[in-house]
Amino acid sequence: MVTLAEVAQHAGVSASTVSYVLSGKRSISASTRKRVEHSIQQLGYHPNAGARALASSRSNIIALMVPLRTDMYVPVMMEIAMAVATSARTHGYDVLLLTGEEGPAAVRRIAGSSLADAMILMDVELHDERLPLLRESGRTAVLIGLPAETGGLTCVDLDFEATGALCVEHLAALGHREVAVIGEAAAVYERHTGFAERTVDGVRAKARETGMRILHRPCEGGYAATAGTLGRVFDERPGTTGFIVQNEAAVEPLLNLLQQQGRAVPEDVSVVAVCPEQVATQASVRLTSVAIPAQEMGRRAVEQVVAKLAGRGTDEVELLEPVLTVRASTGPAPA
Amino acid sequence: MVTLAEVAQHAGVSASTVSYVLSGKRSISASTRKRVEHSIQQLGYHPNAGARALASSRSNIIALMVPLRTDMYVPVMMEIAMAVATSARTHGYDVLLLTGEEGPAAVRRIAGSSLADAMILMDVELHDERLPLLRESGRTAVLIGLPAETGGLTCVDLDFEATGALCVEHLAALGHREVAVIGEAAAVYERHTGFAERTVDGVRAKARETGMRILHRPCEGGYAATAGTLGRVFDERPGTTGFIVQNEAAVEPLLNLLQQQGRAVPEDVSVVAVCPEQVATQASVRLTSVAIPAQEMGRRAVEQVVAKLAGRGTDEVELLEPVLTVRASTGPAPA
DNA sequence: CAGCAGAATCGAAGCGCTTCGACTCCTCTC
DNA sequence: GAGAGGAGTCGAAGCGCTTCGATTCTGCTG
Repeated sequence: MVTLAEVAQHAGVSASTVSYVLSGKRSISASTRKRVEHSIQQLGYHPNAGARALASSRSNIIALMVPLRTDMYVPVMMEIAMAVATSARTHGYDVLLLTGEEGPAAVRRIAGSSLADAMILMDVELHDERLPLLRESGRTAVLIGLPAETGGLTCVDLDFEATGALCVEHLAALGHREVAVIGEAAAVYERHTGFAERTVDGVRAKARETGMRILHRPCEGGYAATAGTLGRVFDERPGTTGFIVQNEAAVEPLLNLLQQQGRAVPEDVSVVAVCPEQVATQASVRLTSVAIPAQEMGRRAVEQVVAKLAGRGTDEVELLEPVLTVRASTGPAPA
Repeated sequence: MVTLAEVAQHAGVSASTVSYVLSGKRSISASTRKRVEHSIQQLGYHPNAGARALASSRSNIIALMVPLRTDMYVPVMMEIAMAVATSARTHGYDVLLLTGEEGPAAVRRIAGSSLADAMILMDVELHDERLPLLRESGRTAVLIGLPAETGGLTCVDLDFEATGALCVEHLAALGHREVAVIGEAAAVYERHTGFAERTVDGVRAKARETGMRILHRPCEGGYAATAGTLGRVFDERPGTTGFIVQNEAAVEPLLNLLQQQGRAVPEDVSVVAVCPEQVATQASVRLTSVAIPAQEMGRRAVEQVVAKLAGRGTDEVELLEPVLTVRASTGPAPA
């Protein structure tokens, strides 16, 4: 491996000069810069990451903690993760992938070893065990999701309360009075994952306002589970004419089942989904939906991290405004 | 941050002793070990990753290059990535997530900076641009997937040729003579991604052997695209009674469409999928399928990497044996 | 009982980089 | 024409760890 010293020798300057050319932290004459850059090119020099980290106490790595539960809302998670990785690169950072498996201890390990300059946490629970450790560690961090107590934390998330409200508003405007919410898997609520609960809160609040009856049921997703949930919904509320679906894995099964039962979408039943655009447009019925802006969430999280690391800190909660796109799955309530 | 030196002082030993306690590379008396470990506990010491990397020229990081194309066979990619991250941890490694975006340059950057001890490449094309750089860099690497030229490379993959053959065998045994392969998106073939082509090769070879007629069509996935593909298949081969589906995103749409057309599965038409177990079991019809063992692939890749880093190298191609599970989507060909 | 092997520990030399003075020229300014 | 000040460069001191002798103490062997 080529070292900085070799580059310096090749260019006929001192090591520190090469370092300053690389970092731009001091002024360097054009001629020297050119010479050094040329040597770097020619020798194929790459700064050694470890040495750099040691000397500067900056690793240029952002740790990303994604939930282990690979079976849950996977596409969204993946999209966020990829967006984080991609945006991070544009800011000169690499991303370390941590699965939830290691649990809260990962926070301690990463912070303690200075492996990463900052952390981005996904799948945040309302009372997340990682948060106390995070605060204590004093490391820069950004959450994708919203815990119960956000004091001193930077958070990025879709405004799920507004999302819920938006869905209700849309259905209410179309005249629907009885609406069922097909929620995430029960485990998601048990873990008190913020977004799921907040969506329902938003739905409930707006429903009260508009005089709509809401039936909320968790659903595991998949065909069989969705069939069960749907059956129970119609048993309990035969007059249901609208559905708000939060679990992506229940979207297609639901459409399929409704069709089989002879309930036409949107003539007999309207469906609004909360899901990525791709899911909405590729479903068997083009779905009216509120998009989950996974890419944007990942990007914003990285931007916040970078800003904080640069000292331009903002301990803020940034809620992205939900956008509802009307497609072919919603229509006026049947008379 | 607590340093090794502080631990040493606290325990009343020299720094090197602490280091040896940590690494176990020299014998340490039980009493000293205990004392040092106690100090580590008490001070909450974590070795500094950068310093360690610098001194040992080992970062304990494995770089994972995943394709940028987030819209393709996402669940599988995600599952592999998570399995890699998880297994890596059990061997004491962390995982750096690289998106394809940076392209082949990423290989050079990572190798040059010694950021990672090894790389795992996913989504390998037959003539992958990254491979020459990889060979040149001399870094330890394992591919998940199979390029055209595997000399000197360690590869892990499902045996997709055998997979294709297995599907054909199953359908042939049930008496099907005209079978359509619903393939991956056209772009996948254009990029000459090995697994897609090899599956078709396997299908073709076994079909010749069993006297079966094969029609292979790429398919973008999603409802609309699948509908188009399916229409064209039946136009061209109205006698088609079997389907082999490789594109996960076409599975559910296909079942849905067949049902709408009044073709019962498996009475009129049989469907075999190549997909993760979860997709197969959660579909509207429980699918006969060859599982894509994503977890296992990720795990094996890590194990290979670890073995190579430990000097127990194997420049081998490891093909996982496909397993076909019969479920409810295949039956005897209609008379 | 001299001598030697092995166990346990220490000291010091880096690993390759960043960064902080310090130094040398210039170019202005009054 | 002397002093101020800035631009450009260098040297050296670490950053926190690993690792390679060297050293000290046993406990044996012949």
